[in-house]
Amino acid sequence: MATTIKDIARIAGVSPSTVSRILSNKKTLSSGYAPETISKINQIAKDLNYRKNRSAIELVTKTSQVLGIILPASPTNFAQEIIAGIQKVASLHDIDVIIAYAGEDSELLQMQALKTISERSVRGILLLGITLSATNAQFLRASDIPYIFLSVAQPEPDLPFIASNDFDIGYQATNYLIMHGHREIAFVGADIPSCVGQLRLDGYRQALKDHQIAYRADYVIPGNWLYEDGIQAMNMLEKLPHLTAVVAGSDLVAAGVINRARQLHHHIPSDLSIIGIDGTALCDIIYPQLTSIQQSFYEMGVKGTEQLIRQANITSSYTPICTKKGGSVATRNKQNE
Amino acid sequence: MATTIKDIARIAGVSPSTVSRILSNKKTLSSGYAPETISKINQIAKDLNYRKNRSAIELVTKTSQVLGIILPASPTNFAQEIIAGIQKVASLHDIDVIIAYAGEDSELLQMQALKTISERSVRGILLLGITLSATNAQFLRASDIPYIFLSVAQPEPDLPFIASNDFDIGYQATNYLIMHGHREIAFVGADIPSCVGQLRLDGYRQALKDHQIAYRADYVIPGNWLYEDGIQAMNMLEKLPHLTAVVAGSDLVAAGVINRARQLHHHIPSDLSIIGIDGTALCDIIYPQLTSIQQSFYEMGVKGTEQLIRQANITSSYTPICTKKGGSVATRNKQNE
DNA sequence: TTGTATGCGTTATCAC
DNA sequence: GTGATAACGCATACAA
Repeated sequence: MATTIKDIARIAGVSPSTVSRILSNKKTLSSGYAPETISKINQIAKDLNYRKNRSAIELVTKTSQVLGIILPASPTNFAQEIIAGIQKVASLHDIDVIIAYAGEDSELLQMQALKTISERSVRGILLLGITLSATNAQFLRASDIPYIFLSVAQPEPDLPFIASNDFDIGYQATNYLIMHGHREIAFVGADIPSCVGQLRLDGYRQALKDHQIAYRADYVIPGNWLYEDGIQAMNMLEKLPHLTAVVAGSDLVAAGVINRARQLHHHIPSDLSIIGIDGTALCDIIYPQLTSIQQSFYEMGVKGTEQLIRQANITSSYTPICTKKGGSVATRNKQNE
Repeated sequence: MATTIKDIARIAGVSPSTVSRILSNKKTLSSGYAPETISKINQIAKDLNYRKNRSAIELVTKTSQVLGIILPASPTNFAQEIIAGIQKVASLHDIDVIIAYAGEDSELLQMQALKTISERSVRGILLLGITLSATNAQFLRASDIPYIFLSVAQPEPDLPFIASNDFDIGYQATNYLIMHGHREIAFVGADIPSCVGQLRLDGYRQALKDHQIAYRADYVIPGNWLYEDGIQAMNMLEKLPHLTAVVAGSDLVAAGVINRARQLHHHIPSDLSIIGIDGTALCDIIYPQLTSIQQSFYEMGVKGTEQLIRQANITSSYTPICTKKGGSVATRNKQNE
């Protein structure tokens, strides 16, 4: 039987409310107590190994110091960066974090995760890297809990998000290669049907168009942002003789392309230039080091959490992107060929 | 104002008890109800957007469907694999997961995390990759909640764990290199003062001893399991001309050693053989692909969670390790030199 | 400065 | 089959 404030009150010879006020430690309430009462209570609490009962507190106060995070079933490698940002801010405000996993595709698992989170009286919900089905989005809205999506921009205005501008990412990656003299550029490994994939592809196409380069459907090889997709993509790219550069959907995809290219005896970047997307720690670790469009993942976590805690009106925003230079892109002299 | 059981009861014209029994969905209790009552209640609950109040449930039932995870402040790259295992089992049992972060070194942050978790009536606590201070371990014991440590073996018998045998890891890594003809072997990047580091170093030394190879203190370069430690280590290793092989404390360290070696124009593995520890996805991604002692991280998560849920007596155990072959170790012909 | 009384939303025990 | 009622542990309005 765990000790309660009643136990402490009985032993100390005071009322439970006294114990409650002292232990809850609110300056305004407990300031008036005699120092000896305070220290006595604290001592007894310690001796009896007293722990607060959060359920009881949350029940009576109807608020909690908990933030809910919903993650995709297979967290991407940058999810950790976002979570680090969330955790940083949360711990600064003495706020706990609970995590539930939702399948990306399975509507049922999504709902499960939403229920899990919304049944606990959380102060807010952070949804990482997922897009909800219409039904589930409706469920979220009806939950009456503040929420914000991270890393995936949402089309509907009442689903606030903090993310990169994925069109810009696609554009900037492609443009970077064009500026280095490339005109035969593939776009591989992205999950094209997804919002993110669609936007990045749009950016890619726009960059081509702005430089009078024809779009070729066979230069677009879809995937799921994975290392293996990079491997597969490279197998197909090999059959495209004029190709000189690749926009990879993620750093992982880029790593796959690079490694497979090496197996096929293509030299990076002289035979083939690669640019990644994400700018994760992986860029430095692979060889050659990867040039990549870097996203501000940590910042997404920080800003999202701050908004939720501040309880102000939640608004969507984009976090900055920048080009992180590695050694995977070569300058190409157009005149030479 | 969120809807409660009472609201539903009032509208349906039944008592709160009835609603509670039907909504809690226990076969034995609600089986006797008229189908029309059941469907009516469910319909109203849906219409009113009713959500259970977990705080109230946990308060009255004194049990919860929550598992607590305590993570080090900077989660290692394999933490995700362990968590995936935990999550898998937890979701199978309809159990939620809450996460708190503890600093590895800061006793205060550790305590904070322990409090956070133990104040919620969790069914069990999983401690990933951390070692508690004596005071904090005592606090954990006193919490009256089942717990188990994952991935770091604990010296005290009343702190159950599931981990790899780190002595064996050190031994096996070193032995693998010896079997490939190496005798001048460095041991780099491990956090030597830690339990894990100490055990692996012991294994390294024992392997050397078993093959009549003298231990050299300057062949041991400590670190913190990080990529940067690998870089630093390689800078120092360069000054050791006879060296032919390296045991890296982690795959990340190995990646650092390999990349720095390349910059210094040493060829891997012909000039220098490297073996990593962990066997993470990184092994395939870096070049050359890394030979590594692979740990069973996912299995740690699965087994630990099962034990906690089963509520049986928690016992320590070791998960298997195996050698994952890459291209970073060359066979050396002793006669040649 | 401290005590009393009440209620948070739910389940469980008993009664009908 | 269904309804009262008590209780879980705590915070707080009100009283003293």
